[in-house]
Amino acid sequence: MPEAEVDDEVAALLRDADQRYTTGRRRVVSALRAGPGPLTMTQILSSDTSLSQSSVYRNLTILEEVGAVTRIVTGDDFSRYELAEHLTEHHHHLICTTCGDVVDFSISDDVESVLDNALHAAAESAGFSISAHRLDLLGTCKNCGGAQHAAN
Amino acid sequence: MPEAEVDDEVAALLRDADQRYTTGRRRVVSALRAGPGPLTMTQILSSDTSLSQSSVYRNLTILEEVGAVTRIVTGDDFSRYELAEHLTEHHHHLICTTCGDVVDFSISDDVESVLDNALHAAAESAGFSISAHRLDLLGTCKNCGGAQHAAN
DNA sequence: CGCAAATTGAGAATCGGTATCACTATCAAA
DNA sequence: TTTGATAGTGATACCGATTCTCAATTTGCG
Repeated sequence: MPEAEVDDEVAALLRDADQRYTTGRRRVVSALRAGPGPLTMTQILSSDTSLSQSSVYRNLTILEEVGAVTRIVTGDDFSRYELAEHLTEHHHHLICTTCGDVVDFSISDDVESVLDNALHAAAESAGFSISAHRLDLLGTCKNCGGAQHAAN
Repeated sequence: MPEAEVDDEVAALLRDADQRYTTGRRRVVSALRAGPGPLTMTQILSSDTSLSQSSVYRNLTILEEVGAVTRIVTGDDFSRYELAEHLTEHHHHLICTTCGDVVDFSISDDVESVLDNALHAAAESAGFSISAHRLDLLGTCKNCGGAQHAAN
């Protein structure tokens, strides 16, 4: 989705919640858009030094409440944030258990739909009402243990 | 897997790491076995009041290093712990975004294997070496929002 | 302009989780 | 069994990511 369109979407979401789309919030959204995957607080702050920590935390919380941002918790010590799925595309995460880094990936629509059916059936029988699914791969990324992967 | 067998397995894992299978550790394993899904520290402590917090944290860490326990981070404020997959069965998690509770579920082997293939392919092309996958459903559990699910 | 409400940012407070350390339990050799 | 080396325990101090506080600043609107 082109940047202008994302901006409009986010602006609309904020407006609906009586929130302003301030410069600080624009910068956060822009940082998230630029990343190859969800970003940590540290990554966001160092990608744009004009941002202050407490405001970024606060704004991420608001952006999440409004539905523009999703918070990801992977298991290492930091939360990560990415633009909500309707502002990007459906995707999943490769999580490196060595360095903690997370990058996006996706699988074919066919598999995705087979999976979706199975998940809905499972949820149904547990009386559970699904709002989303989350599929992560845990392992070692190219940088951390990729040496043995000769052909690349 | 019957309790005795789990016990033997855990004992072996600990032994291989030059660790003892003490009473405290047995109690933790037993608590995890009893739960309907991964348990929080609070749940473990209140399921067996003879346990002390710091020891349970320490023992969970050791049991995890040894490969007997898996730590789950869902997004609310607490970690959860469950027996490692080879001591139970391959399963996934229904995570209630309202109360934070987590229960196990599983999908058919067919779907599981379609998924596995897709995941391996995706990982391959990213130079990523998979050690596990994690599939969670986010939504509302029976207790929290299940009222509208009449037929149950 | 000038007010009222929203936002900001620096620092304090919070709170899971981890490290410390003196004490206790366990195992193996004699 | 006793002994001593080593591992485990538990109360408590500590740490660090995130949240809260509040005075100062910015924004929307007449």
